[in-house]
Amino acid sequence: MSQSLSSSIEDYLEAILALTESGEPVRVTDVAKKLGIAKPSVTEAVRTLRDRGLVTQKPYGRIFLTAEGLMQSARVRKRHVVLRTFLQDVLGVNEEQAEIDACRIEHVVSTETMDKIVAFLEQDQTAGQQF
Amino acid sequence: MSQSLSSSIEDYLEAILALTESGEPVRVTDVAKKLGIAKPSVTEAVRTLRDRGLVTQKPYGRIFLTAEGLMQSARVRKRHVVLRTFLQDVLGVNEEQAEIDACRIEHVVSTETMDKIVAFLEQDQTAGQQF
DNA sequence: CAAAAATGTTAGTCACGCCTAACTATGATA
DNA sequence: TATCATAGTTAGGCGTGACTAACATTTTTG
Repeated sequence: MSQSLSSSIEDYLEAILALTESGEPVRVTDVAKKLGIAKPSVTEAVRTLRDRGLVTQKPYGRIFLTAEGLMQSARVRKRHVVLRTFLQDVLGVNEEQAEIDACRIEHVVSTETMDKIVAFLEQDQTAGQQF
Repeated sequence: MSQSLSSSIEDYLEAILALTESGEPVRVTDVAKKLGIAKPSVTEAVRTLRDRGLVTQKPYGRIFLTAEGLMQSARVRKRHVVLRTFLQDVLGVNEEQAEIDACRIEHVVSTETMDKIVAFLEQDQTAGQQF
């Protein structure tokens, strides 16, 4: 179950999570704006997410994360945050570029490497946060 | 000029560089074997590489890197090696996984972050090599 | 509450990157 | 040198993920 997600599907999930947390209902248009893509692309992606049980959406309705979708999107975001923190605080990459690189690396890096990065951050005082 | 290369094109370049260095003439079949894909996919990719001036190949002939292709493939491989070294020696990721992750990250990471990684390695005694 | 604006979907297209099947060319060898 | 194995290409197909144009549905508002 829960076969691995493509990069773009992970991006949709992450965007939907962020929008969900703003408290507002999540619309196709919002997702499209956030990701900088056209609305029909979102409609299509939402169908995929629905098929995988990650979101619910009635025709013309709002988008909601399922329990599974919430888990997955949180997982993706954790990777993102860990990577960005590592790039910024350990390597000294500037904020903007760290954000961009984290966005890309999060989709391809292994769980093992992520764990090692977390371990590195935990025993490193330059990084304030704990994971 | 030299617009950015897709992940798969970078993989082909890297494979062709490695085969070139073995001294043997580089054939479509060799590239296909090395990358674990079908021959027609290589034929097609080689056409793209030709169109971009990165390799030369006469019909049914061997594949040669141009000067530009040599530069580009060396650039890609340097990223790969730096990343693998970093993952292994700094983060302690095991050899096999470091190789896999380096393969993937090399295609998406920014020049700035690469530079920071090189800088990190240079002032770190656990990593023996210099870049 | 009817018209207009905003939102969402469908239909059709395209580029990429892979595949298999079938064909063509090359080169080794009997 | 004729044959046969090997190598390379062409043709056609498929999935992903984007796009635009056109249409359908809500929602807002005059």
